[in-house]
Amino acid sequence: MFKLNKKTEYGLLALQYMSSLQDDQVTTAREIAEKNDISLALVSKILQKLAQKKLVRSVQGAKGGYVLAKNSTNISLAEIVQAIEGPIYIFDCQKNRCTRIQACSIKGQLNAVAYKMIDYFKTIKLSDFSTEISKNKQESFQ
Amino acid sequence: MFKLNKKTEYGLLALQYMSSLQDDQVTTAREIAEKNDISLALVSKILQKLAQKKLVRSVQGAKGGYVLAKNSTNISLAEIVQAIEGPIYIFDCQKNRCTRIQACSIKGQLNAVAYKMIDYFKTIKLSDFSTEISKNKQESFQ
DNA sequence: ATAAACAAGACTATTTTGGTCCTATTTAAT
DNA sequence: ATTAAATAGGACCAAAATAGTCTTGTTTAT
Repeated sequence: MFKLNKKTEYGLLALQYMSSLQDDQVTTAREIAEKNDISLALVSKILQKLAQKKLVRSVQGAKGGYVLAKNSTNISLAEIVQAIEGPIYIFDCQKNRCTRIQACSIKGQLNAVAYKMIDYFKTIKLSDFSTEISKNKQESFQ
Repeated sequence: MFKLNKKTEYGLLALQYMSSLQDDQVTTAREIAEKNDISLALVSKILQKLAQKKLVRSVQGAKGGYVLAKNSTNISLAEIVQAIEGPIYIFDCQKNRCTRIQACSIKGQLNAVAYKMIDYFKTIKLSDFSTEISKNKQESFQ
């Protein structure tokens, strides 16, 4: 269906929430879960992935929690998606061995498209999400 | 996982094959299936969707088949994806009612991203797929 | 009439995604 | 030392989306 998955959506909400806090204030998975109405278990899993990819820093033990590991101007949508969903493939034969006998006639162009998209995603930063609260166009795109 | 699905891939292969033929030469689903190593039943379904959206024209009866309904320079990737996968949603709360109590903090920016992507997809034409046979970079994108 | 094609819906299987649960580890506070 | 609050991570199950098949009907050239 060509969309970001729910986990990425939750990850964005979590990161957005963290970036809204005073600098370097540690928050817990529990708090993020409650404030954003996501199950604790699920958001925990997502935060773990973000921590593995060093987008957030985890503080272990009692009084522990999570903080953004970098400034929100330095966390890109590309990084977030890759941290949560894994490598970005736009089409299948990038990922799996292409079994087509003749040289695949569409691979080249699709690769170019994929590159462009990822480049664009790199330009979108977490900080960009804080600003645009107004434009809530909820419609689909024909 | 944020990728085009296999059906779209097959649809592209089918369209590409049709565009490689002499002008207005009708070809059958069977031929497309064989030449591209896709099951007949599956490629038939896909061709039907493309026909419904008038990207290809179907000729019924014996000696029937399919032809491109427009010049390949006038068929965009956006149209193809939408014909096969349905409306493009980049994130979930576009499609389903957003249940989050507070105004969703990420919707605005994600909508902007979605628009940009669809606009980009509109600029990619079927004819573009015929040219780039060389750049077969098969790697994933970290 | 017949055979070769498309049309379309119902159905099944497979894969991916979403989500839970359990156990272990870390650490501040008492 | 013990406890409680936190993260870490793997195993597991449920649900949804995708891929693929099958069957029946319609169209039309020969």
